[in-house]
Amino acid sequence: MENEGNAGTASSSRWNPTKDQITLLENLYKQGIRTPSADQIQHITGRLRAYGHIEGKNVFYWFQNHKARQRQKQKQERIAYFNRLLHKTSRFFHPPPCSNGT
Amino acid sequence: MENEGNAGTASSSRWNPTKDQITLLENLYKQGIRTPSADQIQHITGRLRAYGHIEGKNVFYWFQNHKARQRQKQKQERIAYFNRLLHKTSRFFHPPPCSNGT
DNA sequence: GCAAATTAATGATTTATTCAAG
DNA sequence: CTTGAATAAATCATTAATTTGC
Repeated sequence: MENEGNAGTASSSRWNPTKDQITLLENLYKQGIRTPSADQIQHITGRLRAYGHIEGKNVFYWFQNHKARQRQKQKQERIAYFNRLLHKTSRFFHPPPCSNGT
Repeated sequence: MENEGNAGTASSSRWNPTKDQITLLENLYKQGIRTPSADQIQHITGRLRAYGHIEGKNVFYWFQNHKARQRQKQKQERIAYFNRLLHKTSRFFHPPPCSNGT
């Protein structure tokens, strides 16, 4: 169901980004933009408007959400990684017998 | 990342706080503690020791570092804020007047 | 194939922190 | 000590994916 965002149809209660819009936003994010300043938001919004109706606050929200959720994802990945590591470690790592002689 | 600090494994040269330890420390920080006195440090260290090996100096360093880093963070936010004000092009949206949405 | 029902994503709001200015 | 300003965390709400029964 490839919705074109509400670019043309324009009857939705919330902004629904186009694939092109998402692509551009993700590229900016990859380039290091995380909390764009007001003028950056204006500029980005202007570029995204070529693909459909959009407001500055949508860009603002997108970066907020994307940053937060990327962080959540990374956190989960780190937890899973360490859990795996710990489980394996229990097989490899035998505590040295503390050779207290006899 | 469920590292147990070096609570049990004790194979690291530097203190690595447990999640529980961090939680307790951050709660103390939220309660207003910034530069704990020697007595406070001793008390806190005693409570943290329940989760693993720790010394008073670790607590001391933690508060110093945490305070400094929170300041750095706020400073960066402050700079972003000034940039925003200077350009003043913002007005993405009106601050939501505490409208209740349930 | 197709909708109704259900689940997953994600846009939008609200809440709780922070430092520091007044 | 109180308040201003800006989030980031937590939550709410709506949309898209998908599953399911026919």
